[in-house]
Amino acid sequence: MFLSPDECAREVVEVVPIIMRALVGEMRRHDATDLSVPQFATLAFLSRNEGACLSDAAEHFGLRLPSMSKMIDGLVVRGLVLRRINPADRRRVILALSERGGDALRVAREATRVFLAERLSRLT
Amino acid sequence: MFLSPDECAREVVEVVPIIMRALVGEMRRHDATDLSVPQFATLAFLSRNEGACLSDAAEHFGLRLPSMSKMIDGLVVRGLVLRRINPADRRRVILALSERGGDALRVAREATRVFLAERLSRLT
DNA sequence: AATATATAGTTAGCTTATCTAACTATTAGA
DNA sequence: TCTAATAGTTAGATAAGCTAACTATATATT
Repeated sequence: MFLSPDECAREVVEVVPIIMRALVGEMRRHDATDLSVPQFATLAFLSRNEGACLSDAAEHFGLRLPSMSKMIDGLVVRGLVLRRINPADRRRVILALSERGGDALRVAREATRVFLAERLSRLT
Repeated sequence: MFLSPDECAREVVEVVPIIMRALVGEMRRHDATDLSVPQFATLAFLSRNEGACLSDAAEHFGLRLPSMSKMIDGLVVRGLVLRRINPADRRRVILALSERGGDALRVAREATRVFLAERLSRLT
C-alpha cells in the first residue's frame, strides 16, 4: 500500500532519525574500533577517493568546510588520515588514509557487517 | 539487484546520514515554524499520545531520560507543550500539546509535506 | 607588473542533541 | 516503618554541526 505525502513525510521525519539513533547507539556500544558514524563514513570516502581535497570531502557529505576540517583533524590526530599540502596548488590539501586508517576501516566495516547481519536476520 | 552485506552496511552507514543531514539542512532553511527534526518528532509523538509521561516519550525515541527531559523543556519554554504533575503518581509527569503546539505541528507538517513532495517529484 | 578578486582551509566561538553520574521526590514492598 | 525501586531533574561532558572572520595562495584585470 502506498503512503500519502503526509504519511511519507511522517515516516521520514519521525522514523528515520529513530532508526539512525538506534544504529549509532548500538554501534557505539559494539564497535571495536571506536569510530563514530561520521568518522567511519569519512574513512570510507577517503578509501575510495585517494588524494581528495577537503572541499571534495565536504561536498560529498554536504558539510561546510569548517565542519569537514574539524572532522579530518580528529582523524589526523588519531593517525588514521594523512593530510599534506598539494604542491601544485598550495592552498589545497591532499588527503589519504594512513596504514592504520585502512586497518581501522576494515575492522569497522566487518563490525558493522556483523552487527547489521545479526539485526537484519531478526526481521521477518 | 540485491546488496551484499558489505554494500548494505556501506549504504546504511554512509548514505543515510547524508540524506538526513540534507533533509535537516533544507528544513532549517525553509521551515516556517523553526522546529528542529527532534522537536517536530516530539510534537508529533505527543499529538498521537496525549498524556504520555516522560519515560513513554524517551522509550519511544530510544533516548535517555535526561535527553528527553531537556528536549521537552525547550518545547515547554516555547509554550508548545504543557507539562504537569500526575496527581495519581506525583513522580510522573503528564505531557500534552498546547494549542500553539498543535498549530506549530500543523504548520511544520505542511511545510515538510511540500518540501518532500517537491523533492520526490524531481526523482525518477 | 601591480593590484584586486576569488578560492582553500583554519580558527574561534556558538548551538543542539546526545550521554553519564549524582541528586530529589515519591511510591511500593518487606 | 524502613528500605527498594521508580520518575524526573540538574550538572557537566562530548560530538557534530553552523557562521563569521581570518590567512595564504592563485587567478584575473587593468
